[in-house]
Amino acid sequence: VGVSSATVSIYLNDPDTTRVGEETKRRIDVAIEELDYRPNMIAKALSTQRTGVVGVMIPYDGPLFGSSFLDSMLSGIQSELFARGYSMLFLPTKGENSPAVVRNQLKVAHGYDGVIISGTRYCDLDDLNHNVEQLLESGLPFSTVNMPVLDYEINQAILRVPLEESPTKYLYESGHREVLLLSGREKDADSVTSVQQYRHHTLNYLGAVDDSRILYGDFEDTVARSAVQSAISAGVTFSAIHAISDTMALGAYEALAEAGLRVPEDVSVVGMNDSYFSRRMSPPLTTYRRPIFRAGQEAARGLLRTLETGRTGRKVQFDGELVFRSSTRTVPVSA
Amino acid sequence: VGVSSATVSIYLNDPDTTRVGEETKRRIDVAIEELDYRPNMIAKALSTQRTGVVGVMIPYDGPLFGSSFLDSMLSGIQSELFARGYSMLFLPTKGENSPAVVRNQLKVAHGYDGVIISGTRYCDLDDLNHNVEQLLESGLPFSTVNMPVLDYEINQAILRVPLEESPTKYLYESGHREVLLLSGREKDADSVTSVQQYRHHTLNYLGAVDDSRILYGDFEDTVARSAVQSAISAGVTFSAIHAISDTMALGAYEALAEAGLRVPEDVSVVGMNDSYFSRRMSPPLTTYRRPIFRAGQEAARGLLRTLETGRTGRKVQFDGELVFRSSTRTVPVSA
DNA sequence: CTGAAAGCGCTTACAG
DNA sequence: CTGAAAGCGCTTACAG
Repeated sequence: VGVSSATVSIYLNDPDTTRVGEETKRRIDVAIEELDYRPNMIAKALSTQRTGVVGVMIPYDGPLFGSSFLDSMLSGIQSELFARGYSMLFLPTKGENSPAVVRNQLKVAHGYDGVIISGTRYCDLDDLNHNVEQLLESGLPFSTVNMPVLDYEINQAILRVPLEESPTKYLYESGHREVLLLSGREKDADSVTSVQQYRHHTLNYLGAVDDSRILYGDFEDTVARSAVQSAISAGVTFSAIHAISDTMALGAYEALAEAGLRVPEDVSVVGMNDSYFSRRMSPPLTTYRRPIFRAGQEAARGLLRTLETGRTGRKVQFDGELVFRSSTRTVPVSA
Repeated sequence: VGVSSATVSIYLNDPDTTRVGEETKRRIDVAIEELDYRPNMIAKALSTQRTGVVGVMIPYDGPLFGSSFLDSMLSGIQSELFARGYSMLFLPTKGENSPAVVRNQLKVAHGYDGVIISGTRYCDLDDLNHNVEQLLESGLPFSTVNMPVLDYEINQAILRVPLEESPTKYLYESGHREVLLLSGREKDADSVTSVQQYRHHTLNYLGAVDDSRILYGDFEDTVARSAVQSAISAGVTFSAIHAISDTMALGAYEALAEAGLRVPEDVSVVGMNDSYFSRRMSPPLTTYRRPIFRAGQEAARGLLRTLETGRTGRKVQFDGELVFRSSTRTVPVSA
């Protein structure tokens, strides 16, 4: 069009620039219209070393959508990213375990400016540290969500359950003496924390640690259900259940119903997360609500901050709160 | 390392090549290890004109995750994409309506090899055609999911409800004479289809079209609930409801319960999709199950096919099936 | 079997 | 205010 590509570039990146004459701008506009010109983002990215896309790593080899927890978290990430004009990229996951997934994703990598890595599912503490170190080593900006407090100078959005607010404690406080913990997976960092807190409070209220009422439900309703079924038929007694996800509480409800046990008359149940279906369960579930969406937003915010300022190491903790509904009752302390 | 970048490139893209000597390969390996070399995917993409990423367009300005329908569809897309080594990209959506969203996303575009565009929510038929034409004009390979059969040579994964399998018909067949249709939004293409089918069967069974029992619930349980509430207090009578999503059926359940109406004794309810919670509703919901996940997979498959062969225009239709549970009953036809 | 050269489509100093 | 040049990090013919 008789205009150099440099001029076009300058104009397109700042339509108000004074470095390009009005007359020239006009001619460029016309040409763009005629040629149906669309800038090639890849070339731009190669040149600027920025893509405007953020990768999301879920070190887990299964469906990404449909779990209430992940959905909330991803929605939070997405809402913040989109509001700031960034795109969200999911990488293929082919690893057999968490660090392998991350390693492979990093190998493929470099189509994005930074990464948000989430979750403790299928990750013990070693895996998490391993993942963080791989990321650190790669030099890629990143932030983490939903991991326990890690001892690195990295961005962390932490969903915390303060020891004193643990549903386990609440159940003991309510007079229950036989509390079942329905945890996730034996090695997962989150599950480990719940077990530690459970033990702490059990020791506190009963005078002794007692692991016979710890069950693992894999965060699946079906698994939780059979775990509770097995416990019942094995003769484990309990008057309350603390499930570390609402989904597992759902499974517990089913197992209890089958055993002819009523909620809350026979067994109190507390869930976790306040998933959207929990208020619709019958009876409506008492649960520890966690600001999962906001944690997702914060993870995005932290990452964008380091992308824009270079600074990292921002830790934000989110506490939750117990939401009382109809699945729990207070028990007169006998003996 | 005394090796040209061309040689490295050839080796990396085909480790078994004979065009690079074993000795040289070894030296390259060592260098890669030492330098912690990671190929820059952007440069590669610029050069090969392929990124290995597929964009997903949901022409809707809201949260992407957490709806049972979209979750299934996205999981289907993701599973196929990931299995073939592709990444999934979500673009920021900032448009105020569907074609605007698509237009903006196309403008930003070109960081991906192709696009999957989904859904009829907030889209009437004009919008859909408009979207398809924008895409066609852009020259970008794409495929569509969950749209009505469109008259273009494009990849389509269609979730169809054959007229003869409409739940509305089933309810009439079961002896009901006052059937309420709980549709989505007045203009949405999907909703329009449900209304057409409803009218067809109403005419057929009652001898006259009757729009007084058509309600819109916006695919939200809360909206559906108040729609049914309003209908009841307005004196609309009915003995059955056909909701075009399970989520809206949930809302209907609530409205009925509040009005003291029992399911199915007083009112039969049929939902749609067989969302994962529908079997847990009380009573468990009779619903028209649709292979949403598979439709998502097919959309991905179709797109990858055109990426790899250049051919397009593959249409695949998915029918569903009625799943009978406990929310419906047969009514003796009186009069 | 290996290297030098050109090109992918932008942006960024640098001249003029 | 505008253009020529170099560079982003790869790949792809093409020589040798």
